[in-house]
Amino acid sequence: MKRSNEHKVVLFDPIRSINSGQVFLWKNVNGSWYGINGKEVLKFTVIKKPTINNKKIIATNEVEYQSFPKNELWENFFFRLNDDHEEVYKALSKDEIIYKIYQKYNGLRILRQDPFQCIITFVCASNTNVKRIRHMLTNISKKFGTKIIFDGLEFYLFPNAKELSNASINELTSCGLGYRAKFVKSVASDIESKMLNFEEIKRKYYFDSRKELVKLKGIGNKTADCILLFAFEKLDAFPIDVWIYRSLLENYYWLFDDIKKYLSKNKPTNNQYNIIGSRVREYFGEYAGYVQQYLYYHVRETSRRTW
DNA sequence: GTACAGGCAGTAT
DNA sequence: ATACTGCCTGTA
Repeated sequence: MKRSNEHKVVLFDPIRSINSGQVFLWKNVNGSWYGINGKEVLKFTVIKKPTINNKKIIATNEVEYQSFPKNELWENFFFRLNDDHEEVYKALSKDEIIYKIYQKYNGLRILRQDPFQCIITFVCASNTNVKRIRHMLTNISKKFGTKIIFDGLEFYLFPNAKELSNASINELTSCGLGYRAKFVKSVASDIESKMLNFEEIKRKYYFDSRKELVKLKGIGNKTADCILLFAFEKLDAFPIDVWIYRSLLENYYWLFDDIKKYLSKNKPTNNQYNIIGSRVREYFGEYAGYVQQYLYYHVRETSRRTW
């Protein structure tokens, strides 16, 4: 689909990005946003919103960034400001459906998260809701993380693999993890014992990396895709939760015409998950992960939310 | 009370 | 390969 240059608005909206279901340990205090990312507390303050007129940026937004410990230009890394956003734009302009969604939520970015925290986050995220995920992660930080003071406020950093692998199942259960407690412990131990090598996961291609991840207890296809997209540089990872699944069948039914009669109504089987994933990757290309995030945000925004 | 939520693993077919 | 079930716990 061709688009004239005047529509090429590359916006960046940090608030929308952190509230799009990728991270769960951010909060607004006195007008600034604070978030736990591994062993850092990240902070940003929106000084001035961007000025947009007729879909053109007149003046870009002004955001102030700080962190504890001090990490210069963390925003470039965390918000992926140096991704090839021209190419991302191309993926998000593939057809009218996604282009409309892109325009509506322009500025939403994929976040580059601390790998260990990201893994634990999405192991905890199975079969539950945002509110409870936040509850579980907050409890884990408080119980096993280091307390620090930043801006006169109390924060608990996220524990690393070593700190968390020492936790007992009972302690984890008391964080509200339920049946996920044993998964978190096992995953933390596997990472601590280097059974899962982060550098290797980053280096390998999407499908090979995912094979490694799903070997761990508590990580299936969907969870692995979230981890790969948000922490391991796999921008072609395309997590398919029940929402995305239903949305794809509804809006992109023509991509699955030949197999439609075999597809389950609400939840894909592993095999269906893989087929659908490879087709959307084929269709949207190497930045399919960005498409997923926009699509996901859109379905959540347009459905009744309880968070 | 009961259904269900941003899945996974284990078992049976 | 698919179908079905149980799982913790909070919320509607």
